[in-house]
Amino acid sequence: MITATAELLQVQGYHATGLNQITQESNTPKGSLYFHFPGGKEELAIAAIEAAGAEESQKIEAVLNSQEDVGDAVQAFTQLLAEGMLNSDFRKGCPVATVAIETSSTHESLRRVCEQIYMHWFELIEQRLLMAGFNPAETRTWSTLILASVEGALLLSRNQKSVQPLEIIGEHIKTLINQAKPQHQPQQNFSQLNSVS
Amino acid sequence: MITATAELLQVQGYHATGLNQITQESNTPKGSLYFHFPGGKEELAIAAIEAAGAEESQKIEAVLNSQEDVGDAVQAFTQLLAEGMLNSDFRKGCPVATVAIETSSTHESLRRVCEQIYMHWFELIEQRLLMAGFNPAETRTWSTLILASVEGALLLSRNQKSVQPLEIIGEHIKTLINQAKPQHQPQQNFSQLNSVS
DNA sequence: GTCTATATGAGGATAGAC
DNA sequence: GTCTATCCTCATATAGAC
Repeated sequence: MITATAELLQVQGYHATGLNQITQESNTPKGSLYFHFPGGKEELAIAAIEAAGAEESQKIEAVLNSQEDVGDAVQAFTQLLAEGMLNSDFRKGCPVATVAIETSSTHESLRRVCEQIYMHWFELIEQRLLMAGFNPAETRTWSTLILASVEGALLLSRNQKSVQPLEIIGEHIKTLINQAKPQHQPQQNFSQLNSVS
Repeated sequence: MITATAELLQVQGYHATGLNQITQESNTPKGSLYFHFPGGKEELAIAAIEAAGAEESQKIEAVLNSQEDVGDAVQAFTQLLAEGMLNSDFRKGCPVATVAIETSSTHESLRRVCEQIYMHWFELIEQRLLMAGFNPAETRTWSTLILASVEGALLLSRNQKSVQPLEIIGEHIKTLINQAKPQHQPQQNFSQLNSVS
């Protein structure tokens, strides 16, 4: 039920997704929903977003550490997202963005959940940049630019039904970050990096 | 009524905004709504998004041309957006993003309207870059990065209730774009640029 | 052209049998 | 613990008086 909810939230958003649709899609009777989630729709949505966010975190961490070059890593990230868009016929962008933007001003609990997930992704990117030799002050600005442009490109790609925005920013950030990359003594080498849990 | 609808759509989104709320907020009786907009909610939403998008276009064009330096222009853009967020207590981000992300997969007509508005903003940024001396191939990648990161930063800033993401990407893009800027013979000078309608 | 009253359905939530 | 039947509210949309 949680995974069904997560998928519906990602594609349609919070308000467009009804409890009827969730129970129908997941073959779950409506009665037991309120046994497992006494808080109703909002509590179920929180659980679904948290699960989807955690799953996405694992993918992000894996893809960022799949490439030795930090620019390649960012591009691999955007390529992964582009594939996800194509595979879902542009129905699935960021698993939390739709709910985040819908509930930022109206549902404080959901807003906080989304905020925590974004913070975690932010930290994953920062760690990868630190390993590439950037200093802490630089990692902050670069990771913000990366996360913001990725989220924005997901929005634009979904709206345009084209992966062009994702591909363009992936290629461009790769170029920019490799120009800015410290060329001397990265703080950790790639083999250490890859052994992270 | 259109402006009231536009504001509600921006803050709450399409599905969270009811016709009752619109008529109440704008002191309009419900009956005449369907006289002016026979298509109902969807037609009204289209009109509202188009109006909000056009208004925002004017602001974007004005602010991009308010600074002689292209990096300053981008930063002035993000500062304007940051002020809008603060003035609305983080309720108003991009006037079309919420509807765009909600309807990309479900309401083709609204999706198209949002797409057209984004295309227009894209062109405004491209024109500004061309005037700064960038060649057409470069303008495409830079304008995509700028629009994507601005949209993403708006999403993150709204979700975090902090203008930090907007300020960071504004400052960072300013730096990056000035490093990449052609130093010789811009195609048009600033006085010409400012005379654009 | 403008408004009131209402139709019709779907929303989230719950009570209570099993 | 699980499911069915149902409540109440609110949604969009319309009919018809003025």
